[in-house]
Order: sequence, then structure tokens, then C-alpha cells
Amino acid sequence: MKRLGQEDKETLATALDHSGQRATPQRETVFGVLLGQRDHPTADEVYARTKSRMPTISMATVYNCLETLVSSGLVKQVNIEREPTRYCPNLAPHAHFHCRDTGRVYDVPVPAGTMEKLTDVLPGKYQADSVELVFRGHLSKGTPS
Amino acid sequence: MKRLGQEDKETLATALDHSGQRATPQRETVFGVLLGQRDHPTADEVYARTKSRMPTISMATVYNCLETLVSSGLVKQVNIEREPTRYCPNLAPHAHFHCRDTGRVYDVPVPAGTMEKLTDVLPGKYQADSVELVFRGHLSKGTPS
DNA sequence: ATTTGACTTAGAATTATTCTAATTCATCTT
DNA sequence: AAGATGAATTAGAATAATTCTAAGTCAAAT
Repeated sequence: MKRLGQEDKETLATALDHSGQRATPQRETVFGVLLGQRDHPTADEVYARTKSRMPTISMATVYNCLETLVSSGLVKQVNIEREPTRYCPNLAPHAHFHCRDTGRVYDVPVPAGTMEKLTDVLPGKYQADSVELVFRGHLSKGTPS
Repeated sequence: MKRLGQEDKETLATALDHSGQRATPQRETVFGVLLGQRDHPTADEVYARTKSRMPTISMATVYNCLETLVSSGLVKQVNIEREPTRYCPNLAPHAHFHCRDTGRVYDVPVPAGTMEKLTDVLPGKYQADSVELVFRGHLSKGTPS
């Protein structure tokens, strides 16, 4: 239940300012929720967590804040199959692993350059500006959460 | 507007039988629609195309048939961002390219083994049974549809 | 011929998300 | 400091893709 540190607060303020938007208590709280538990929560989950810190916030505001954070580049949306959109504040290039058993989504770090290298498979006419890599399967049993 | 050839019909019958389901005129027609125009149509689009061959079919049946085809392994669902699910009868391993300008989705063939090789980035505890690779961007201008 | 259960159908229900319209709030201007 | 301006928040209505329900149809098996 930690609050935003000074550093994160500045990252947020700068990124928002850079995209012509303001830092607000709601946006800071939502950002703090995402940083505090990096388990790819859905908007619903973000709402629940945020509400416990800021009981008056509304669902619409949570959606608005998430959209704002995404547009400022600090947060990424993660869509897996038709499930509700999840939110991820991990800015490093990475892949995702979706567990069929639990539905959980894990970040998978990838070596530098790996994602970019993937675009080599593209015929010249395709100009990719983003690459998404998602694995689906299950965790070896005996593996803790 | 071609119908299903004998070969595709048998592929369908076998795959359905293998998953304990029956071949029906609706399923054949929907499968024919997917094979006839491999542009990753949404359920709505499949419905429209199927309706022109079989005017009495209902949306529910189209969804049912698509689900049946997916469960039999002949068709893959392609989900891109929160857009409606698209359907793809391409069984070869391939990636997808999503054009930001037109919204179209293109199949991108990948060299044999490429998709499997990607699982090398996974720490041991992750057992992947499927890999999904999606690029997003735009087509070089001057490129015909 | 009858039964059985799979398949189809129309329409209702669901659900994540977006929209609307009314307020609140911070900042800017005077 | 007071008022104006526009961004941000809010509750609730609206939307849209998909799933569900319940009734009807059909094909195969007895």
C-alpha cells in the first residue's frame, strides 16, 4: 500500500506534461497502484485497489486515468484473447506468458535486441513500429506463484 | 463465391469427427467462406458473407460454427487489441501484421522453426504450447492492397 | 416409427468499455 | 481577490461483441 515516491511522481509529472496533460491525485494514485503490484490488473482490479486508497474515485475516472497513462507512454495495455484489457507499467521490451490454468499474465524479459530482430521476418513493405510476443501454456508444477 | 471442394469437405468432416462433432451445411458454408477469402474476417463479416450463400443462417449459428471450427483445430482466432475477433484458416505457423491505417490484418509467413525457437527466451518453468507474434505498423506507400 | 441428442435459431442477457452531461477544480486573467 | 476558462472527475446511460436461453428442427440409431 505504498504511495508514489518522489522519483515516480516526477516521472509521471514529466510524462503527463510532455503529452499536454496534468498530474492529478487520481492519476498519481492509479499510477501508484500499477507500480505497487505489477500483476497486470484489469480496470476492475485497478478500480478496487485504487478505491481502497481513494474511496471516492469512480470507475469512469479509473478508465480515464488508465487511458491518460497509456497515452503518456508510461503504461502499456496488454490484451490477451478476449479477456478484459490489462495494464502494465513495465517499459522495458518484454514478452508475456499467459497461464491457461490460472489466467495470470507474467512478464518475460527478453535479451536486448530480440524484439527488434523479429521484424527481420517481415517483407519490406511492412513497416512495424511495435512487436508483441505472447506465449500461452502452463507453469511447471511445483513452481510457486 | 466458390463452394467447398471435395478435398476441403473431407478435411472438414475428418476434423469435426475427430473432435466428436458433425459436418452440417452451415458448418461447411462457414468454412467455405473462410477459405474463400482469407482476409481475417470478423464474425459479422463471416455472417454477411455466409448469409449471401445461405440466407436463412443466423448470427448465433455463425458464432456456433466458428467456435466448432476453432475447437476442431481448422481455424484460428486472431485477437488484435480490443477489436472483434477475427478468424483465420491458415494452419501453417505464421505471424500477423496489423496495419494501423486500414485496420487490415495480414499473414506473415515465418521460416520453419522460427516460432518454436522463440520459446528459448522462456525461463524453464514456463511451458508454452502456443506462441503468438503480432506486428503493428503501416505499409510502405505505393504498395497495392 | 420413435426416440435421442446434436444442431440451429431468434431474441434476451451479459459485460467491458465508451459516452454524456453535469459538476468540480486548478490555473489564468483582470 | 473575483471571475473566467477549460481540464478533470463523476454517475449513470449507452454501446457492441459475444454468450446464453429456450424452443424448435433434424439426422441418425434403435
